Amino acid sequence: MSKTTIVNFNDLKIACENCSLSRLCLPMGLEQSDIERLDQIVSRSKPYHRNDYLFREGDTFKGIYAVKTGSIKTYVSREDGSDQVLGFHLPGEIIGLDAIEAGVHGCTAKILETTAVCLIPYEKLEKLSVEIPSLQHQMFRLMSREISNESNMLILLGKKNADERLATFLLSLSQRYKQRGFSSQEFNLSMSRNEIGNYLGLAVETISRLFTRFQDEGILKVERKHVELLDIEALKRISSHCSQNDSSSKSSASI
Amino acid sequence: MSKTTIVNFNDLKIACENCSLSRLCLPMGLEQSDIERLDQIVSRSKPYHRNDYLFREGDTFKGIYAVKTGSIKTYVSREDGSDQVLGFHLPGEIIGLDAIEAGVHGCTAKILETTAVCLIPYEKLEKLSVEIPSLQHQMFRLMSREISNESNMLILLGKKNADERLATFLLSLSQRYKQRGFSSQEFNLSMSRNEIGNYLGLAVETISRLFTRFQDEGILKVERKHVELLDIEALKRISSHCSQNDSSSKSSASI
DNA sequence: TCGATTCATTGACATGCATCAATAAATTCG
DNA sequence: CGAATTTATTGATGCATGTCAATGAATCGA
Repeated sequence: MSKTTIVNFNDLKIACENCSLSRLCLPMGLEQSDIERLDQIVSRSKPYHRNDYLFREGDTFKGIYAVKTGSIKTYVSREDGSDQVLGFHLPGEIIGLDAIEAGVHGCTAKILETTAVCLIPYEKLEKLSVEIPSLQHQMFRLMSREISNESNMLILLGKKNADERLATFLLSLSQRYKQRGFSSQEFNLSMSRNEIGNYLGLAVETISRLFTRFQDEGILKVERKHVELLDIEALKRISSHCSQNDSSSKSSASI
Repeated sequence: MSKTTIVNFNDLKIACENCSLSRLCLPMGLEQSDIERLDQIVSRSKPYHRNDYLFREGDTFKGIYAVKTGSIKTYVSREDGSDQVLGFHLPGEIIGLDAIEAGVHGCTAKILETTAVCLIPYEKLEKLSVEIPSLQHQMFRLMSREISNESNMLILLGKKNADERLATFLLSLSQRYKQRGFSSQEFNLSMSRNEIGNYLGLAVETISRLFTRFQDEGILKVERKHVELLDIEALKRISSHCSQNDSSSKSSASI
């Protein structure tokens, strides 16, 4: 039943100082000796599997999680039973920072594909941050980044049309995979069309149609979960709604 | 020309420990002695006036600001020249936390009405946070709250219709005014219809029509900038799109 | 104080995307 | 393996909200 193998069990044991993600993750910018101290409060999880919950809305907040491998979606449930996807989280990304104030999680974190995480218990982290100023500094930076990222989502949801939203989303994934040493041109979507649509404030059908159209236009190739971005420049143009003209054709507005 | 009077000049000089906003603001939960230390790094501004900039996108980040009186909007400019309003900030609220990581402001803060702020220089604040664990704690809480508030905006922009958006917005103002000791039923909007629409991802005309309709339905009274909420329960029902029926009438959908 | 500008309101009309529906393809599970 | 379920695709249609336009009200600036 267990999918644990010797290989990924070894992965899980890696200390922060040896972790390939340390450059993106909480230890970013810390000195070796400080990383070692941080490492001692971190606990590494056994793998979670698709549809497991890392935590659920209302759960007591124990600490923040760093994604090690795999991917996770966070979402909030609404009174009427519908959900709003808040984000998709890749290796090196931290989740749970929103729960510090309330002491309980305000969203649910659900596993999209087999995933390992590190738990950094919050009380210990806070104590350590007093002792290690550069850790406090790093926490402030991390939280600040999360806050400043918000404006991109507000622009996306407040101003962008469907084409721009999907293009922006794909470019974000592409760029994040690149940072993590994966291909920026080709990757697998660990989330469904439904989840993408939910996240982007669009209907599933719209996502589906857009994938089809982008493919017809030669911007990408999509086969189920697998996406290949054929024309990243075009996607960039679309995402910031510069006139999406390729050198060749006038935009649809001119007809 | 200057609107400064003896009264508000005195207001400006108030130390954190005597400030009526300390309960909402950065000093929240700090001990007297710690507040005094915080107080020593805070600098109080002279009043800013409508359309002044507190800071602009790209400005070097000096520190975070606490609104003391008045109100401020923050927004980002897009490549095509349009703006996205990120928020409206009332007394006791902190702005600038998003700039910690980048070291430059990623948004512009523009004064909506005569406003005084406190500047908390960031380097000093960070140093002090190492010395005063409860200040560090408070900073983490503050940033966490900002992060968790994001989900409300994502729900609003991702899932809510125009009625729900405006109702949610008015209730948010109402509740924030209440916390600050003002009436929750009656207040002045310091922002234009345009700015409300921009913030909520709606056209000005839609905002205007909604105000008219809400007024016709007896939910509120609006006269230019002045708003009186006559039926807060109805607004709550609308904002979470429970069937918006008052006991009396069927919703418009039933005709 | 008056003209210019900005802001708000209202109506007519257009459209982007949601919704509904049908089907197909993939995945799950007994 | 085959039935049941979930997920994805595609088409037809409708509606909420945007856009355009006209007017009036308020505010600003000289």
